[in-house]
Amino acid sequence: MNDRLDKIKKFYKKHRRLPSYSEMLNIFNLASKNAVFKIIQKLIEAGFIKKEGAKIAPASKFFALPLVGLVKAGFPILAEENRDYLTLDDYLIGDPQSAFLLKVSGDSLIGLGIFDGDIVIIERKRPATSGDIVLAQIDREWTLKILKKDGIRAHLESANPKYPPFYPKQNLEIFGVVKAVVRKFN
Amino acid sequence: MNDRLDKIKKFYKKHRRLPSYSEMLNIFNLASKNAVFKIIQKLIEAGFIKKEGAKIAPASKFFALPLVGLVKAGFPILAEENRDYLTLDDYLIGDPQSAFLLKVSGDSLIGLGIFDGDIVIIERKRPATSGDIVLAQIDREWTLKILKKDGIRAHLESANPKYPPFYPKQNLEIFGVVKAVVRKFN
DNA sequence: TGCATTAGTGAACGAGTGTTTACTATACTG
DNA sequence: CAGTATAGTAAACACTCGTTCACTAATGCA
Repeated sequence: MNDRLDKIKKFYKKHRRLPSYSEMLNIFNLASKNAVFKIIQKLIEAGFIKKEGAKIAPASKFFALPLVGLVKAGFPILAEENRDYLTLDDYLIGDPQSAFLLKVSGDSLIGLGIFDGDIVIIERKRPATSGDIVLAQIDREWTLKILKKDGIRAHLESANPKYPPFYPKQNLEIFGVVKAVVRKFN
Repeated sequence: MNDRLDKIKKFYKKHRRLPSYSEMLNIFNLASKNAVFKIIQKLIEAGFIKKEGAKIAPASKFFALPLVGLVKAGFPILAEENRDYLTLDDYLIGDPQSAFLLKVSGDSLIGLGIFDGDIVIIERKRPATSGDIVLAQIDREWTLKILKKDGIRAHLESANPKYPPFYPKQNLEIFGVVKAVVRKFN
């Protein structure tokens, strides 16, 4: 059954949609649509696929990657149970409409583990609170810094002792809040 | 046209599939499927949706978030052109079949900007080379460290001066290589 | 003003959809 | 061994799919 699911995943990765029953006939090398029908029912019971009326769609488990924790005593990944699943896209992106990505340049946030070349996910909507990493325009210049509100006026700080805090001379406008960082290796 | 695309995206986010033409009739508050047909054709020309035969599927641009760079001189996000797009899932996960997630515990990799609570994406397949961050079993204990190969024998290092290098007494087995890190803020 | 473009209606159509029923062969189980 | 799931074949079915054609209303342009 799992090799069938893998074939569907492969198809999905390539076409960005689930195959129809007759397409699955070819994928699975079967001759009867009823065989496919039964396979899909199993996958629905297993939680990988869902159905609304006659229309099938991947369930969240379909995309999810197993999430394991590293505990001193042992390594739980090999056991089928106690597994957690996480869909990265859903995890990282709250509202796709208001989110965008920003490639970080500079070392002003290394203290927070945000390096040059990293990609941050920024959401436009949400109000910023003190301590948030924000994309802001300070005195007509765009920058990515930590927002600090002490009393009435706000200023920006780096997470790098090399740089002093920035107090706006004219104005400080918050454009978005950093929700997540992402870094890819080599 | 863009509000129509937004409605489709909303549907997709909820159902994990594209709506059929008759479902779009409701979404768009239209009466004729031909109107939908024409709208979809425009979205295909715009590159958001693709078609194989009669079957529609989202193109990669459909999911992609705008990726901007922060240049000193100005802020390019407001301009419609010169925009880059990135699909996070595709960017981060190479081979979904062999990938899994690991929640990091400990501070042994802070030097690389990998903190306690971060999630790393690990791929099982690929051979590890010196300098890779690896999930390894050293003398029967699982750990996430930097692999170093000097000459014949390999050992593990931390990215934290607090910890000494680890030389295996019995054996060192590499289970997977860290491909990416992901961190979510509050 | 006249003409072309765009956006939408409405109906009809063949092809393909997922489902159902009946039946067969193989494999597992006590 | 007999009995029972399991996995697949084959054919038929209603229904929905995306497409097409002919037509209308509104809009923009020269």
